[in-house]
Amino acid sequence: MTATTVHQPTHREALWELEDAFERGDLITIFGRCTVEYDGRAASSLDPGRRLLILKPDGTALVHTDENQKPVNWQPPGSEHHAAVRDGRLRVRSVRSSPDETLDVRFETVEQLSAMAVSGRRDLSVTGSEADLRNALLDRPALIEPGFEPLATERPTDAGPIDLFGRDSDGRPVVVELKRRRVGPSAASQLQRYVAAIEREEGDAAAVRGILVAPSVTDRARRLLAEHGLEFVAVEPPSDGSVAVSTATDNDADVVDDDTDDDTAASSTAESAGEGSN
Amino acid sequence: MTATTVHQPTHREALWELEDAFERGDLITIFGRCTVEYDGRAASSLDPGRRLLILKPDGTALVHTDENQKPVNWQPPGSEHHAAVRDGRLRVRSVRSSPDETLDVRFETVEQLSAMAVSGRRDLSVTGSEADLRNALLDRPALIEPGFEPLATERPTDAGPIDLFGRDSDGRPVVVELKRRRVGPSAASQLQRYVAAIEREEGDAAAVRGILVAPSVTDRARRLLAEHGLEFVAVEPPSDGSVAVSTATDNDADVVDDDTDDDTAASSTAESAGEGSN
DNA sequence: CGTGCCAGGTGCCAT
DNA sequence: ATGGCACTTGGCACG
Repeated sequence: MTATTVHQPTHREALWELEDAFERGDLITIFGRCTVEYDGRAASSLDPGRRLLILKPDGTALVHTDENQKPVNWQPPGSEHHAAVRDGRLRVRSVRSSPDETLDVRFETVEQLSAMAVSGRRDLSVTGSEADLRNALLDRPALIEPGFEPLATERPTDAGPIDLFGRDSDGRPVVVELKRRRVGPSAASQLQRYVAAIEREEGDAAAVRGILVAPSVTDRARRLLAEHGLEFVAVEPPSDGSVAVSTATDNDADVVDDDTDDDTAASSTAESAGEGSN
Repeated sequence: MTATTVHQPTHREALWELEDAFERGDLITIFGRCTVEYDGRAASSLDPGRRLLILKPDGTALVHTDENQKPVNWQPPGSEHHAAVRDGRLRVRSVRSSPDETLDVRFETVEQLSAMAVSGRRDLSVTGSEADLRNALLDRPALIEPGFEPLATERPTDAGPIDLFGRDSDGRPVVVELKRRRVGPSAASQLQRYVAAIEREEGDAAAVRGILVAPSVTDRARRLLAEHGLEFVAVEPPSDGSVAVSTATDNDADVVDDDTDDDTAASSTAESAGEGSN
C-alpha cells in the first residue's frame, strides 16, 4: 500500500504514525481541529479551527484552510519537523534557523492522518517566461526595432544585469528591459537605473537609449518613461514561443505616445461541449 | 464522520465521491499518479508522477509534489472544478476566465481520495508588518529624526501613496518610505519617485528630503540613495510592536555611511517547561 | 474591474 | 551565505 491512513486516531496513535512516516520520508497530511502559532520574521496566532496540515519530507510545512491559494501559515523547506504528545494532545512543531522561525500546530482532535510516498517534480517545462520572450526577440531583433543588433543578454552593470543589451542602426547603445506582462512604475525605474549605469560606463551621457518591452504599460509608468526619455515597445505576451508586436508602434522618438493598452485576448475557449457524465 | 476517505477506488468511484464532496463544499485531497497540463498566463506540462491534488471549495486547485513550498501547478481561487471519467480514467479540470486559464489533471491511478469539512481562517493576526512599523514610528517620530513631525500616512501623490509624510524641524517636507526588511535598489527608486512627485507638487525642487527607513540596506541601494541625495535610517524590524534604532545613525547629512547590517535575532524561545493549562 | 504595493513573499541563480 | 530579480507571483485596499 502506498498510502496509509488512520481515522480519528488517538493522539498517541497519530504520533506513532507520524514517526513512521518521517522515517519513510513520506508526505504527510493531518486534518483536525488545531491552533497555530508562528513566530519568526513576523508573528501570528490562529484560534482553534479545522485545518489541513501538510508536512513534506524536505522540511516544508503548510497549514491550509477553506480558502485561498496560499497557506494561512507555513514553514519553508529545510525546516525540521518535530512531533510530540503534550497534555495528551498531538503537537507538531516545525523549526528552522537563519532566520529563527518556529511553527507550532497543536491539535485538539485529529480526524485523519495520511502518509504517502510522493515523487518529486522531475520535468516541469514552463513556456511563456521572460526567458522565452528574450529568445524570441533574439531570433527576430527587428521586433524591437528595425536595425537593432543584440550584443548581450544579462549584461552585468553597476546597477544589475541588463536583460538585453545591443546597439541601434546608428550605433547607439540600447538597454532593453523585458517584462512578460503589463508593467507599472517599478519596471520603468529599473530600466532607468540600467540606462544610467551604462551612461556612467560609456561616459557619454544622453547617448544611451532605453527601451521597455512588454505587453502594455500603465499610465503612471508611461509618464515615468517619458520623464526619463525612455521608450516603450509593445509585444504580445509569448504564448507558444513566438512573439508579435501588438500594434505598429512608430517608435522613432524617445517616447511613445500611442495608447496600446487593450489586450486583445482572443479567448476562443468554446469547450462547452459535454464533459458531463455526472 | 467529518472526513470521508476512499482507498484505491475505481476512477468511477472516485468521481462519485468527488461530486458528493463538491456538493458538500468540502476540501478535497486526491493522491495518485497523474499528469498535469496547464495553459493560461503561461503554459506547462508535467510527466506522470505521484502527486497530491488539493481542491478547495473556493475554487483553488493545488498540485503538490515531494518538495518545495509552492505547488508545482495550481489554479487560483474563483476557478471552477470539473471532474469526469474519460477513457476510464479520472480527470479533474479547473478552469477560470479573465484570464483564461485551464489546469488539467489526469490520473492514471487514484490511490486515495479524501473529503473534509474545513473551516475558514477566521482570526489571523499578524504582527511585524510594515503597518506595525508605521504605527510604532507614529508613536515615536523621533526615532526617524529628532524634531520630525508626521503629517500623513499613505499620502497620495502623482507617483503613488507615500508611506509616511511629514516635516523636519526646519519645516522641510520629508518623504519617508518604510520597509520591514533589508532593502535593495527598488526601494531606493521607489523613494526617489515619491520625492520627485512632491518636488513637482511643491514646485520647489531640492527642498524635499527623502528618508528610507529599514533594518538595513544593500550596497547598491546605498549608492543609489547617495546619488539622489536620499537618506537612510536604520531601525530594527518590529518584533512585538516596538521598534528601536539599530545604531545611533548620525543622520544629518544626506547619506549615511555606517554599516548596520547584523541582525541581533535574540530568539529566546525557551518553552521546554511544562506549559499545562487547557 | 484595473493600479499600486506589501508579503513571514518563494524560487532561481549569480557572486 | 548575500544579492538581485522573475514569478501563472498572491493578496489587499482603493479609486
